[in-house]
Amino acid sequence: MAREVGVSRTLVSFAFRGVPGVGDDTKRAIFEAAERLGYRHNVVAADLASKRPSTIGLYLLDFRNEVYAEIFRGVRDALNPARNRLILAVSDADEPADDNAVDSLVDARVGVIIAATLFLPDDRVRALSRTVPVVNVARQIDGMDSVYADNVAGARIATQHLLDLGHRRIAHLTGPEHEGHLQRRQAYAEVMRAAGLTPQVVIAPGYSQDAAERAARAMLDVADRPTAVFAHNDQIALGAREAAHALGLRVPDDLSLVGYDNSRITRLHGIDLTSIDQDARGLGREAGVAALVRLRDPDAPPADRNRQPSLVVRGSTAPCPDDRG
Amino acid sequence: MAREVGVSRTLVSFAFRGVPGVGDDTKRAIFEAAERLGYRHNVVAADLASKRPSTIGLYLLDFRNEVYAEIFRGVRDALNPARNRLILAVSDADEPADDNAVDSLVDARVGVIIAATLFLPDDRVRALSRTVPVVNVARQIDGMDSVYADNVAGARIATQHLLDLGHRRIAHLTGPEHEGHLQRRQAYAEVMRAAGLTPQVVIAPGYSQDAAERAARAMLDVADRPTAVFAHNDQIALGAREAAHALGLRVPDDLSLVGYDNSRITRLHGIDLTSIDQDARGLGREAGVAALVRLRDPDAPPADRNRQPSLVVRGSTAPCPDDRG
DNA sequence: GTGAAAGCGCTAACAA
DNA sequence: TTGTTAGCGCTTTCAC
Repeated sequence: MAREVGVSRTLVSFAFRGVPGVGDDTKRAIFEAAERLGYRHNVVAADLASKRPSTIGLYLLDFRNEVYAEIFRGVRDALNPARNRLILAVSDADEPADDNAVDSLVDARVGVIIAATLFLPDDRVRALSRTVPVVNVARQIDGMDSVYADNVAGARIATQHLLDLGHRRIAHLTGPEHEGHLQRRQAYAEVMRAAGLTPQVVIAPGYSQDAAERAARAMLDVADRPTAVFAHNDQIALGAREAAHALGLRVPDDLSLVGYDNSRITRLHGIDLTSIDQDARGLGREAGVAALVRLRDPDAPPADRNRQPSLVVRGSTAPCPDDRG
Repeated sequence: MAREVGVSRTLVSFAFRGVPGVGDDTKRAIFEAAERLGYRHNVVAADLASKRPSTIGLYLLDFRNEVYAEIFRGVRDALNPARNRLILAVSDADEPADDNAVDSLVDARVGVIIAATLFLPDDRVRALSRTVPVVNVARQIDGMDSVYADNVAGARIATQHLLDLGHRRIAHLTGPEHEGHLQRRQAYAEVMRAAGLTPQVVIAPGYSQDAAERAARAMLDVADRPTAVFAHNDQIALGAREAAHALGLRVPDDLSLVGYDNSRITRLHGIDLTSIDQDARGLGREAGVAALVRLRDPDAPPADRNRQPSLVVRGSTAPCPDDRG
C-alpha cells in the first residue's frame, strides 16, 4: 500500500488517522490508492500498536428492556461525531452473565467501559476500573464516573403518588438484591414508614417480566392483597399487570400500578401505565460524553451527573377503592 | 510472563488456547502464574497474529424490536459452548446506519458476520461476503448461508386467515422497500389477487412503531378504510393499533389486525395480537451454528435452513363486521 | 513533510 | 513436550 503510492507507511498511517502534517496531494493520492486497492485501515492492529486504545465498550444488562435500547441510542448519539469504535456486550436479566459480558469487553481491550446497571457489587466495579476505566450509567458509585437519575427521588415520587391516591397497602415489586439496585426499594420503604405504614418488598427471581409475573401472582393471590404496586421497572410492572389480570383483578380499579422507565410500551392504548421517566437516552448521551473525556484524560476528576426523574401519570393508577387499606 | 514460569511464550500461548501438547504440570504452573501476575490473554493480539480470526460479529437491524433480542439470545445459546468472542453492531430501523454498523464489524476483523435483516440489497451483501463471510438470518440469499423462516408461507397464512374471517378490504402495512423485505408483501398481494381482490400495500417511512402509526392514520382515516390489516411485523401492527384507537376504531370490532414475530408484547392482556411466529431464538441458534461451521471451513457448501412459521390466533382478529367489504 | 527502525502481544512454522 | 525465529498490520520515536 505504501509502496503503491510511493510513500512511507507513516504517511499512510497519519492520513488515515487525520493526524496533521500530511500534504493535501499526498493525502488524496493515498485515499485514492486505498480505494483502488480495497485497502482498509486495520483499527484492531492500530489499537494494539498504540498504547492508547480508542475503542469504547458498552455493557447493557438486558436486551429485552427498552431502557437499554434507549441508553444505547444515547451513547451512539454522543459517539457519532467522534471516530471511536463502539462495541457492545449484553447480559441477561434472567440468566445473569455479567462476568462473561465484561470479560468480552476487557478481552477486546477497550479503552473505557460504559456500564449500564451491572449486577456486580460496588467493590467489583471499582476493581474492574483499575484495569479499564468504567463509566456507570443509571448507577452511582462514589469516586467513579457516574451518570444517573436520582433513584431515591424517583421512588419517593412514585410511592407518594400512590399514598396521595389513598392507598395504604402498597407493595414494592423488585428483583434480586444487588448493590446498585437498592436505592429504589430503600426510598420506597422510607416513605412508607414515614407515613406510618409497613413496607412490603416483594422480590422476584429476576428483573424480567416473566420473573415478575410469577412473584406477583403469589403476592396478589391472598385475602389482604395490596391495592397498589410500585414496580422497580416497567417490565416488572407489566409482569404484575399480567398476574393481576390472570387473577381477575382490574387495573386500576382493583390494583393501581406504577412502573419505572417510561418506556414506549407504557403509552400503548390499553396499557396506559403510570411510570417514572428518567430519560434513558439522555443518560446514554451524557455517559458517551463522559467516556470520551475519560479516554482522553485518565486522570480527569470523576464526573457525577445526577438528573431528576419525573412522574408521568397515566391510567394505571386510581384512588384506593376502599378505606380498609 | 513466560520468563516468570521459566517456560517459552509458545507454551503459554498453547495453554491459553487449549491446544493439546502441554504438560499438565506446566499448564497448572502457567495458570497459577497468570493469576498471580494478573495476566490476561490478549485475544485481540492473538486474532491479529493468527490469520484465522475467531471473533464472530452479529449485526442486528434494531434494538427496539424484540425479535432481534431473541435472535441475539439464540446466537448466544449456540456460541456459549464455543470459546468464540461475539461482538455486536446494531443499526436503527428509523435512521438506518447499515454501513456504519457493518463497517464496525469489518474493522473489528471478525471472522464471520451473522446479519439479521440487513437493509442492504442482495448484491451488496454478496460483495461484503467476499471480504468477510456472511450468515443471513431471517433472510434468504442464493448461494449464501441463510437461516430463515419462510416469509411467503407466513404472509400467506396471515392473509388467508383474514380472508377466512370474511374480510375483503385487507391492507398490508409495511416499511420502505428493501430487497430482502419484499417477500411478505408479494405473497400478500398474490393471495389477494388469487381471491379476486385488489391488494393495498401501504408503505410507512420506517419499520418502527412510530413510523407505522403515522402511515396507518392516513390509511384508516378514509370512508372505505380497510377492515383488516396485515402488518409486516408486530411493531408495525402496534403502530396501526395506536392509529386505530386514536381514530376511535376498536380492535377487533372495527379493525382486525395481524402482526408478525409473535413477540412477548403480543401476549399482553389487552393487546392480544394475532401474529405469525417464526421462532426467532431458534433462528438465532441455527445461525450461530452455521457461523461456527463457516469459521472452521470457509469452503463448506452454503447452508440453507428454511423453517415453517405458524399462525398464533389471538383476540385482534374477528369476522368482518359487514358484507360491504 | 517525510522515512527508517523498533516494537505492540501474540501465533506459526520449524527445529530440537 | 519444548524453544527459536519470523512476522501479523500497525504506531511511534527520532532523524532527515
